[in-house]
Amino acid sequence: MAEARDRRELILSTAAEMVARKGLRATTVRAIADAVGVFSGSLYHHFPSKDAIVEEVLARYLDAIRARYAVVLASGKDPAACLHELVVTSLEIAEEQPHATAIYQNESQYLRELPGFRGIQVAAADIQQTWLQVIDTGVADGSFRHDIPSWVFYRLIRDAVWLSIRWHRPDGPYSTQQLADDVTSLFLRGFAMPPATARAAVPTAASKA
Amino acid sequence: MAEARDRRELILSTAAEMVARKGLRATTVRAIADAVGVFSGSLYHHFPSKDAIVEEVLARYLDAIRARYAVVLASGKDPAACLHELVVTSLEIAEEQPHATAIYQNESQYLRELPGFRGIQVAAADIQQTWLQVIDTGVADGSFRHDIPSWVFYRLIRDAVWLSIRWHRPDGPYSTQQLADDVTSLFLRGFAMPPATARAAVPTAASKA
DNA sequence: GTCTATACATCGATAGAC
DNA sequence: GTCTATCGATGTATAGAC
Repeated sequence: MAEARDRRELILSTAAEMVARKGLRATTVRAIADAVGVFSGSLYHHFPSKDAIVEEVLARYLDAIRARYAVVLASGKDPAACLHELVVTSLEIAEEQPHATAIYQNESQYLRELPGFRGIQVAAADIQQTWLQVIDTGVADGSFRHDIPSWVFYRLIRDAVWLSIRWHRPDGPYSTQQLADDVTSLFLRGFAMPPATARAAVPTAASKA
Repeated sequence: MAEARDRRELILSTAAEMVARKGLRATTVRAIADAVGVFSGSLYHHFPSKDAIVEEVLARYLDAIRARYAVVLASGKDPAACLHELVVTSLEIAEEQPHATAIYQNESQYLRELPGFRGIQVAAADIQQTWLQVIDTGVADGSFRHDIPSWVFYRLIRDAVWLSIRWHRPDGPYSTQQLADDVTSLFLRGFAMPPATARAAVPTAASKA
């Protein structure tokens, strides 16, 4: 029985790795089966379809994000500190689950046509709400700027953070910790409410309406 | 003859639109031919393969970026102004060629296996160099921070700018001009060398080494 | 330059022996 | 729970008539 679970897990992890590397449509059930060490027909004893494998990978992934975001939100820290924690947490998850992260980023078109897309959408909305809640709190208490829409700031920092898996190597000389610090430093300083004093040296570029 | 050119252009634009919307592998030559209004075999009179169609779309796209980036660089403005111009130009191109932009962002895995990938890579390196040159100039003259690696800053602003096509609607109430201004304002203030004075209110998050 | 017809490969998924 | 064998659909690309 433990062996059966392991086989199932092996299929999930193998499929995740291959789909992340080659793309969803480019990864065939035969290739997954070969990599696992079984014949393609055997996969259908564990899963009803190829799509079901991917759905389970993503469902677990999004649930993991939700659970860890909830911990950050419950810490009760101020918005700036919370934002830093969200960045750190996100980069940690991206490092722990690089394949699921890549799939979620790359296959949004395919995912939309999946039968279980509803569930994915619900989890994604929950994750987005966590960011927006933190940002809006900061805007409301005056620590964040209000001249840039909070949802715009969210999308900019979200893409900058999550898409870093396309270029950042966690085991390289530029550590994940360093990346998290730099991202936070850059975005927080850029989004912080200026101390009402000088705003010199930087062109605000407030051109036409 | 003009009709022949038009047919060719129609195939290119139709394919670009469909591939951007549904994905490269999900878009069949039959579907492209149907949308154009011919039979699938007829496409092969104009192009040797499906891949060749996509390659031509991307080659033109990258060349357009290179040409317009060169104009920005030749303006001789200071780094901050150049950076703003690069953001504006990029968002304009994304608005003018949304399909090619989406394809280039989404199908990097598939592109790597294309016979003409070498040419794509060369153009991409050239584009990256333009950004890095501007950023490094600003770091060298003291207007930009030097505690965040310039290549890290490049990747963060690049992803934030180009990936905006996934959520930004140019014909909506939040204009492209506004987005360009906000992106520039956020990133330039975050990356600007602080006036040596106060850096208060914002936690620098400089944790462990 | 377009159409008809089809070759040839490969896909996801199934059925039944073991 | 895995393997053997294969079905039916669908993919890219080609050949030759018009």
